[in-house]
Amino acid sequence: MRRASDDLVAEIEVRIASGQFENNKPLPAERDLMDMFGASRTVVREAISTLANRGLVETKPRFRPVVKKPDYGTVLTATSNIIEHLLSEPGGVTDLYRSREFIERSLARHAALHANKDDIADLKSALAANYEAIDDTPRFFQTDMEFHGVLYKIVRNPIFPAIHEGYLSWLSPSWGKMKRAPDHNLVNYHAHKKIYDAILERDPVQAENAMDEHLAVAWEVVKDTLENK
Amino acid sequence: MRRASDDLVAEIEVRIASGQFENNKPLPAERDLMDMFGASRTVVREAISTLANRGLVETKPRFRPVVKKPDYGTVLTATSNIIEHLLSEPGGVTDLYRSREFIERSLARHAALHANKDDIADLKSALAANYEAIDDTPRFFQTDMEFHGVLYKIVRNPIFPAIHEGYLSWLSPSWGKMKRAPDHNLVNYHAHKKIYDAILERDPVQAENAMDEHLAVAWEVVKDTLENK
DNA sequence: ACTATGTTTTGGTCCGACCAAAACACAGGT
DNA sequence: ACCTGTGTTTTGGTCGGACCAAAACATAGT
Repeated sequence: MRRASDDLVAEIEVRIASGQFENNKPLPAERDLMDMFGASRTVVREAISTLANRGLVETKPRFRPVVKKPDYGTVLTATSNIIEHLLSEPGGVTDLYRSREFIERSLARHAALHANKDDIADLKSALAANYEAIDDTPRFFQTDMEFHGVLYKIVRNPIFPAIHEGYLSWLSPSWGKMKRAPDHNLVNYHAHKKIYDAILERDPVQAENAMDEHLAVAWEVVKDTLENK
Repeated sequence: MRRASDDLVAEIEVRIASGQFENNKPLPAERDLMDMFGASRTVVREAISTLANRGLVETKPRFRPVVKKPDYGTVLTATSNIIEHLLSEPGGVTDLYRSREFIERSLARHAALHANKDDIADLKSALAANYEAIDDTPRFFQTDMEFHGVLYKIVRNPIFPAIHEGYLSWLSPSWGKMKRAPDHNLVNYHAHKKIYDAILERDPVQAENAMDEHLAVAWEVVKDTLENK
């Protein structure tokens, strides 16, 4: 069987894709949509709710829903709830972190093999910013993420930066509890430098190992905090 | 601000997590939920809709919603709509396929480095089944997927088989159009064998390259079909 | 024990209403 | 002309009641 709201969802999706409902602009008012599609408000609201959970519109209570053309980032927001459930289960965070190790290890290897001049330059400046921030822990955290982010960019595939965003949003809550002293930052900086050097030397194995080591050390630091939880 | 249905969603999620609403069993009737939580039917229905889109319950029109404890597979169903949107955009399928190449390349490398006896045995039997099916194209397709699936299993992380499922469900529609003659199957079988041999030899570079070549060839075959679309 | 039939329950849809917050319009002061 | 405060309208969120058709249940007949 078919629900009336499903038809409406489909029609609105078309209008979003065709640009009739412009991106980042509010959807027409519910009562206008009723007239527009000859549907009851119940159906209209149900359709909007579905679209919101699909990530095609963003709803803030009491505000007009805003049209959002989907990108790989929307996939994250749509999944974040489920992921949070999974992370709360035993081993959840571990699995996610291990997957990150797998990905970033491969990213380091890939960078060593395929990074071009611009990529290297980006890495270099990210590393420099990282160094500058050693005494400023919050900023170090920021530059730390950005250094890793450059690696996700090097594959030149929009899916990967989205994955990076995912790891950040799902893992950094657990991360926050980590003790972050300047001497600790220094350790991480050196790990980043080692990765950078290996990429510069075009040594994939070394890059991979350096990344692996870096992430393993970081894991040791947070591991205990997580298991308690 | 806060919507009444959000509270309800949260409460129902708790009851699902705690097992009070059992997994794979139907949710109480809407009118019972009204009494249970002192909410109007509007709110109850909105909450159910949200839960459905989150993937925590499965709704079939006219049937009671069925509770589904989330796993990494749920993430796929929740995202499939958005992903389909993204795939319909220019370059969408290409990006997804490239990401698959990246992952599987790394999986092959990982297998060469870390596969244990059982893993090798699984690969071997998957390869054998693949060989048996060379003249039976639909079955070859099946065993083809399963061979790749073994690689996703070797990392021993539940996230990866889920990713594999994702690639299958999102890429195989485009795949179906591919011409699949027995001689073609033979080519793919040999590619699989090359990957297997490299893993057996514990040669990560060779495994990686073999996988890369295999996927590149497959891509060439479907590429044209996709660009027309 | 099984099938056919009748009754109750339940999900899907619609309508009308009310509230409070947001959006808008307008008048007054600078 | 520009900001500001105020009053009006619009709009999203919630509620209650109603109806239909399909599903679930119960009951009688074979």
